[in-house]
Amino acid sequence: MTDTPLPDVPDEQPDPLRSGGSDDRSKFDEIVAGRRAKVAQLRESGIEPYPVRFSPTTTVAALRERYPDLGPGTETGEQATVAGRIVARRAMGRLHFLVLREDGAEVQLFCPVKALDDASRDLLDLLDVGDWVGATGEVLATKTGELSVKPGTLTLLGKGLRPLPSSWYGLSDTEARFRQRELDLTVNADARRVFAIRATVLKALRAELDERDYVEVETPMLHPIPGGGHAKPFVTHHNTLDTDLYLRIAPELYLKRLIAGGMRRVFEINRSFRNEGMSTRHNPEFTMLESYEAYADYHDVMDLTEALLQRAAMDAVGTLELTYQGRAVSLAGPFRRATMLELTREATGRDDLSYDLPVGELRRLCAEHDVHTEDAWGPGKLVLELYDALVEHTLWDPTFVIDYPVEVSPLARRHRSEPHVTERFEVIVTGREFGNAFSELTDPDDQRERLEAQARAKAAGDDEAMVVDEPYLRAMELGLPPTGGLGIGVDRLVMLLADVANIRDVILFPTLRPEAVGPGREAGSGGPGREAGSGGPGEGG
RNA sequence: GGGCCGCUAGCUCAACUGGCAGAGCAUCGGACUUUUAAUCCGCUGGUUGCAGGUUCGAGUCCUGCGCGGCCCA
Repeated sequence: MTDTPLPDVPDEQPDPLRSGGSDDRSKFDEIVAGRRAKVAQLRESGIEPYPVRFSPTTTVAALRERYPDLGPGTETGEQATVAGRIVARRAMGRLHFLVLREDGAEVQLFCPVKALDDASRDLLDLLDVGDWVGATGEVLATKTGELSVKPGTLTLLGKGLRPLPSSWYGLSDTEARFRQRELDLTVNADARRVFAIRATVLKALRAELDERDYVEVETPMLHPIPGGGHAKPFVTHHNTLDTDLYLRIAPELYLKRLIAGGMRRVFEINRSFRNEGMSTRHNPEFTMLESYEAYADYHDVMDLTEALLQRAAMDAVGTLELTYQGRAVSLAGPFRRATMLELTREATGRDDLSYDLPVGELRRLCAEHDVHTEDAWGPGKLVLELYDALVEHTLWDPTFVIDYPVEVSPLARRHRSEPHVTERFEVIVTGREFGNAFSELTDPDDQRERLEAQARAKAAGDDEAMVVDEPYLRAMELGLPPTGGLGIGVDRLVMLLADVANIRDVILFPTLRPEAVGPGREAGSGGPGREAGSGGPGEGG
């Protein structure tokens, strides 16, 4: 019964997941084969390695909360059923200690073999680090004061076939952490910290907007016409409609159509996509919050932005006094407000800098600062480029940079008193753009002209420029109230609050080049014929 | 796209000027009834990212490629 001999381990075929040679096994293959053999043995003993359901009476975290302070040697006399993954195992003869981890919390199983029922005893011999188990027994503290469950029954909840990375050293290989986030989450405590902050940030943003009577909406991610931002889209194809669609670069135009439709305050938090370079600050898919509010202007939106950033910080990390990459940054308001022109004047030392300067002179100024220019660019674009190159990265503490040139802001309303600029702002923190917002353009004829200018720019080679979106213009012609709109990059906000430098650390599964998987050798130049089989049409029978 | 750096056992890392590819942990076997990275004894485990080249000899030098990181555009 309990000791079925271990004889013929069913000879395993080489692990199909690895490029195993036929004869010699790597250590990894050996471990997996051993685990598979255990699966077979478990089944022989009538233990299902992948059962359908389990009913813990508590989470590990809740158990720890309930017994924060059991003195050494305390026996509570109370029963609990817990579940989790085995992350460590220490066996002292007939006494085993298993460490169970569930959702970041850990509890020890204090496991004298003689306390277990027969089936559990069989199971204990076949358990490995990495397996999921449930345990039912008394809650106690060991002699050393470690909170433990002393199981009478162990239940296998899911047998692991692959070895876990060392729990002591963790998993530090960055590529493995991104590609196999499940491993990162299993062994690296910091990974959960970051994603817990992310979840709290999302919740806080929603709560703050909800309290302000914003309605959460979902607009299309498949767009017939890409718009709402200056970016290159991903293109995809719908088979039934036989038409190309674009993954959205921003939800903006649809959200404004909702304002035209009479929804007073709306917001959306979801993914947008930009088919551009990747970096520590850019992932091709990223999460954006956009909100629109009727009757509001960009001053109102600045207030909202400040409130949202502060709420996210308070809820997620409990303070407005942050440290980012070793440097203090305070979200305590009010944030500085300065025009783009003023800031660029400061940076260039040119008090006479204005949009009225001759283009040639602005171009010379750009050249002085090694700022690339193109012939088609007007004064607004040239000043923006100067600002981008000289100012933005220097704004460490939160700053509202306001009043962007008309020519680079096709969706923003013209400034109520300054002819060259729009009522637009970006909020910059730690030298990076966190948000972009404006008093929305509501005049349909002005909007049509601006989009036509964009379309001309696109025809002239700016492939990030927008195109004329007739359904959007039709909605504007229905009539829009004054509207304040906002977009906030949620990933960057999480980076700030979690104090991480790489956007891939705040996205569970960041975009990476696809893994080359497959058996056999590389298809390098030296290996002719090896890889030809899959594609060669002439090879049949 | 460019520059720099990295890729060695399942994990974390060594390997001098080119000279037998190693350690710790994990795995596997054994001892052990209050451990905490348990301890002790023993055994395993390698296409050094891939393909070429130079050399008597390459983890190390050269070329190309792949993947990743950092910086820059």
